[in-house]
Amino acid sequence: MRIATWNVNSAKQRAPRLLAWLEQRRPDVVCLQETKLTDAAFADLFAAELDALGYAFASHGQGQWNGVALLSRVGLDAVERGFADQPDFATAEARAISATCGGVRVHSLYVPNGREPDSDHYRYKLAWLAALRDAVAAGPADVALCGDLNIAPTDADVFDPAAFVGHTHVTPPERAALGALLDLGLTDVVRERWPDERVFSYWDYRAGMFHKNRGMRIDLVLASAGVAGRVAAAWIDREARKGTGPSDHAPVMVDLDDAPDGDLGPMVPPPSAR
DNA sequence: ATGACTCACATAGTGAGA
Repeated sequence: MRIATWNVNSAKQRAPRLLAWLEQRRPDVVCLQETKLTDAAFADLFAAELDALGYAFASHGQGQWNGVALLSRVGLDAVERGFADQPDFATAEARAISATCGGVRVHSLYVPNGREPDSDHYRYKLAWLAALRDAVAAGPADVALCGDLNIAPTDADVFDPAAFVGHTHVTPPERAALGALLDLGLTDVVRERWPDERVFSYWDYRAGMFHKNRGMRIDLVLASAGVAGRVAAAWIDREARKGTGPSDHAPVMVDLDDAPDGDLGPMVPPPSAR
């Protein structure tokens, strides 16, 4: 089963590239963020094309900002928009949707940006992450948290750590909030697969940042043990950031081996597959 | 270089992104 997560920065603007990418990469489950479309507009734009490609879908959007969606060819059951006690910022924001796909509880998440440390929006980001942690703790054991977490887990996940001091995405409280999620028993599967590589998922549109590979790794897949143990491949699809009209984020791709028979117990892939 | 880009929206400048 191939799971992908992609902040598309407007599903409407990205529609041609998104549909071509679905045909090219053939993911079984897709988590989208920053769709910037209402649910009605998302369906108008994609229902026929996604049906032709074999995907069921569910979206949670609000229009101008935010918006998340799930596409699946392996089942899309018990869809939940938002999560228990999800904080609001002035009004409710469309930043989370989850469903059970192929036996895994898959979450498509667009974590608040935070804007400036110690701002109202920053405190909202931390409260949002804490509530997410509690909701995931109360949910199914086999889970994959996928999306734009808007946190660089370590200094190795930004192109120039010194340039980020005092800015959001790298502050200790944000990293502690991510740590509280990982403490649920989750694994950052791309970093586990590439422990020492310079691997980014976001590059600013300006100043040739992608060309210079001056990016950040803020789009993550956090998998519970039963899911992480099935990871056959994990990578970032840099090709999708190239060319004309890209998102500023690249998709994160994770391939899972088939779920083992329950009698076999947890499956641990050989080192060569990790 | 105090910049640079892209998106949505009361389609012209703003707010937001990270």
